[in-house]
Amino acid sequence: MNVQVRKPGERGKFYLYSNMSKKVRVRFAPSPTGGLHLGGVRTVLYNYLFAKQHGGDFILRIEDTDQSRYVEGAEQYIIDCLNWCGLHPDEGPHVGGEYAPYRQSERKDLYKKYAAQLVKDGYAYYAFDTPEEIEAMREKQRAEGKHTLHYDHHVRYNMRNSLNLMPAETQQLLDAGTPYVIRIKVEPNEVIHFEDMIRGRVEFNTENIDDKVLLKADGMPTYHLAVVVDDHLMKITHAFRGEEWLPSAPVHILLWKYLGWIDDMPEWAHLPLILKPDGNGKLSKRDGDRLGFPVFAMNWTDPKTGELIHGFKELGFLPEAFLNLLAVLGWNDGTEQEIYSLDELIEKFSIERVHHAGAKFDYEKAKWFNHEWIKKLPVSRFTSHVSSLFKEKGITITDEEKFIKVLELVKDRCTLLTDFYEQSVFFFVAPATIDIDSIKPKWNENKQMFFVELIRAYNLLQQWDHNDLENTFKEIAAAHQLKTGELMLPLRIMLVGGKFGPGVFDIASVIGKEETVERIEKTLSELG
RNA sequence: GCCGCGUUGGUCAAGGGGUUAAGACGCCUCCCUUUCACGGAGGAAUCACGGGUUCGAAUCCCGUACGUGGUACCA
Repeated sequence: MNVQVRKPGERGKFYLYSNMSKKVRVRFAPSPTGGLHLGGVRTVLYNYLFAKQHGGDFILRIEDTDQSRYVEGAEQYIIDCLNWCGLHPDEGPHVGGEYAPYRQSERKDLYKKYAAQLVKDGYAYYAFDTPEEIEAMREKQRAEGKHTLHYDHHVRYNMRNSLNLMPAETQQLLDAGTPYVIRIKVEPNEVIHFEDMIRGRVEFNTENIDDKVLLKADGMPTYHLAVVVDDHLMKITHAFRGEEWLPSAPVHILLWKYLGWIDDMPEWAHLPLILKPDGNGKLSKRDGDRLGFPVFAMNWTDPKTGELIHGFKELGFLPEAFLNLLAVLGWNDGTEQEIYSLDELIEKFSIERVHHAGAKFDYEKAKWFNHEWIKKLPVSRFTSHVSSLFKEKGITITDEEKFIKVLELVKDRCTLLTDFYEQSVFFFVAPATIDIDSIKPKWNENKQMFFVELIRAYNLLQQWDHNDLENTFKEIAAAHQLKTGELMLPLRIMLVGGKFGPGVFDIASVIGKEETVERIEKTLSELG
């Protein structure tokens, strides 16, 4: 199976060779049941990084085998999220590929064929038990004080399945169209082990594994069968998935063995979970509402209930930041670096350095990443996003040059893209309300005089730039024997409406002479 | 209950036998800025607990506790 070679002196790092001779192929295999959650995107990311790092392919496969949980629109939504993140699959239902179809519902017959093969080879069997019969079996186990309510080697010879029935009987039931499932036949007391790329050796005893259903009564495969068949057929070399799959890994390994494909089994990597910030359990969509932060990549509206769950995108996150924060939630390269571009991640990502333990999600830190990316990126990267934000509020940006200047001026104080609105509206529209109460208490005749004088001087200014504005302001202040400090706050409030915003003279220089004078006059009249 | 996986400050974490136990977020103090940010300087950990092994353990071993996942004809 896996050949590992540990380089001397590099403890904990191991290099996997067995599957490296083939072209690397990884897949993200979501089921279209709703919004794409943080943990899901991180799984995509790690898949993607690994594939691109090794010049491999990244495949999107839709696992829509549970018809009862299928949600209209969820597949397209997942594709949209991947697009927003810039994580483009090389193959998938939307782009096609050599191994199509990429929707499991369209591959139904394949699974049936392999399930039948397993039965034929004695690795699986038909089970005709009704839900009631199974419940009765479990009830009996409960009564006997057993805690494992498994359909396994302890009980399978007491159930209605092809293991106990005469072949002719089985055939008769089959011919009569009796509903059945196909279950894997797990031999007791064998130790199954494998090398997880993240955790190293993991062991299970088959004693604790039940005869999982492989093919459901509706003819659809369960995840267990489908994932093995498809990973094999699609030539997947490395399989990354959430840690919640670890307990079923032995079933999958058994299947790889029983189907005769064990030499081609992918390397496994079970990713740590992303947990609730306040403890107790893995992060779920409900936590977002409860704790006030997004858990989905993009807005998701449940088509049945109409309920909207917010996404990182709409709340003002940059995809660069979103990917960055997800990448380092459970991984780091051992240096102090925290800000990584996608290209840097492709270069530096290493699966052996992924943590073993789950990490609690910290929204404050998430916002910090966004802030860093806003500061880092040129404003041209998000001008269109911000201008549509303005449009939503009924403000149309016409002066593109001024707009860019403004964004440049305020970007350091914006954590989310949505912050740009309140940080810069006053450059385009005079403030609706002025925090006059913050001026009044210290207002006096002399200050009133100062501002009257200031207006006159500003009106006479030949040039309208930051320095002239500030110098003129200071000269007049000195003439009135006033400190500039006690004058700047009132001016700020006159111009922006409150105690916020960038440097006052920067603001004045951008909004222009006419507007500056007008705003001062307006407040002055209210004060006077 | 059973099985698996885990456990370094509030959170993310470096570190893998000898270190003053990095760094980041958040918090607090100060500087810069007469707004707020940005930027800068500081402050806060007996490495879950108990036993070993060792001259020496956050680092290795065992146990306990706690957390987390699975235990479906869901993925």
